[in-house]
Amino acid sequence: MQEAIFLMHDSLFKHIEIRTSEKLTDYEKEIISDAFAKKRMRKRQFFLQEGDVCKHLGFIVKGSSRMFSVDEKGHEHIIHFGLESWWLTDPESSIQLIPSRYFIEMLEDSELLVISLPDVYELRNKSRGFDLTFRALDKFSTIAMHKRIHAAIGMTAEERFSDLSSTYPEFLKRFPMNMIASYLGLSPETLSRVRKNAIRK
Amino acid sequence: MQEAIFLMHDSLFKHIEIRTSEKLTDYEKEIISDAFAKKRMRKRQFFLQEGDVCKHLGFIVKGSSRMFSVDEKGHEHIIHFGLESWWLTDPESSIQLIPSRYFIEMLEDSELLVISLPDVYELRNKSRGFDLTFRALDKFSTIAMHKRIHAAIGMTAEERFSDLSSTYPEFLKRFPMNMIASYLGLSPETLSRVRKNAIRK
DNA sequence: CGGAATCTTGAAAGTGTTCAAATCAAGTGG
DNA sequence: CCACTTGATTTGAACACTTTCAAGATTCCG
Repeated sequence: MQEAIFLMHDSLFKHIEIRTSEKLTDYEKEIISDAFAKKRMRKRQFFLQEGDVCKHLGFIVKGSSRMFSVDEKGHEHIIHFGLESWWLTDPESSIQLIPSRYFIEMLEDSELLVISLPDVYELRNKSRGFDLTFRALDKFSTIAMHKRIHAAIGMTAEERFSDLSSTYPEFLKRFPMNMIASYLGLSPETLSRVRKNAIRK
Repeated sequence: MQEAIFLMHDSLFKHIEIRTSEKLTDYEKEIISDAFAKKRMRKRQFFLQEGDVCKHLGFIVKGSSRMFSVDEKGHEHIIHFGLESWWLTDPESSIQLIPSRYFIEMLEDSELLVISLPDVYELRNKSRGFDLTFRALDKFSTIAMHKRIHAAIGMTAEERFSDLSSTYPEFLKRFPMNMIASYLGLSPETLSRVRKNAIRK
């Protein structure tokens, strides 16, 4: 089992080294390994539930997730998906330490690396590579969210779907269409019709 | 005029000290002052134009702005507004050094403090307060964009407007309704009708 | 005082949702 | 391996919401 543990952390090391274009030192690898705990989660398990304060950060080694809210009518709205090398957190809850309005649910049996938020703060001060990774992630997610806002307020249903197809083709392979619809802010019926029209072209 | 310059930088110092809950040292104030240039811009001037690479970061001392894109049909979509103490940048363009898809236009005669991106990077390494401010800003904007996405994909026109009214009441005082409509992803006509209905309640 | 935006209103057209039902696919227990 | 249940997807029809286009009212500003 030791080997499996090593492999899991290795996927995180690789992620950091790619994001920062720098090699991690042995010391950095050691303190990072120590701070992250591995956690297996099964399909439909919740990493975070509405009302809880988000006190941990998760890194997806294997598997997938969705982050969604439930409105008064009981309708779900998917804010984010997660795949390998993506991070799990509710920034609003974890930064302000308030109860979350969201659920984060695993969509497949998954392997995660989990770290507490105080430990994130400490690691950022101890490891330059770790700190740079989080700066880069903030930038990356800012760009992604900008695009998402632009799509949501300025595009038609077809445009949003075709945009998604080219930006995240993986989503279409891994997630059911009703969830894709929710992510795009459409009803499943509308997405079904949009796709039928798109095929004709 | 010296006094006016001092006042402008002072507004930036105050912003940083509030965001970080720490006092800036005299040394930090000095290097920050040196790195930022003051710039007056008149209403309708562009801080950034589509096609240009965003190489500067602006801090609004006084005035207001909007960031918007123009689609193929010539329709404008407002992604962001800016007010006093807000920052001006296109993250996508400035991080990836690619031509921007957006315009950033001043909506009132404004006073800005402007810094080049390499200087931002350098200052973050030299001044802890400056670095912490940008970390905090990243978090703050992440939360705001999350909410925006949630509103755009999950709320009706009325809900979005009432959400805006409570979150950014200042917007309604400072910006014309056709721009508010664009920010919400609505036509001006629809917003006008939404407001009429909202008043009755 | 114009002239140019801005805001409102009405009617027609377009887009997306809801509801209901049928089809299809996957997983479960016998 | 089959029957059954559950979830996912598609289709149709009626409905609701939003846009578009056109016109009138209001406000702002030189």
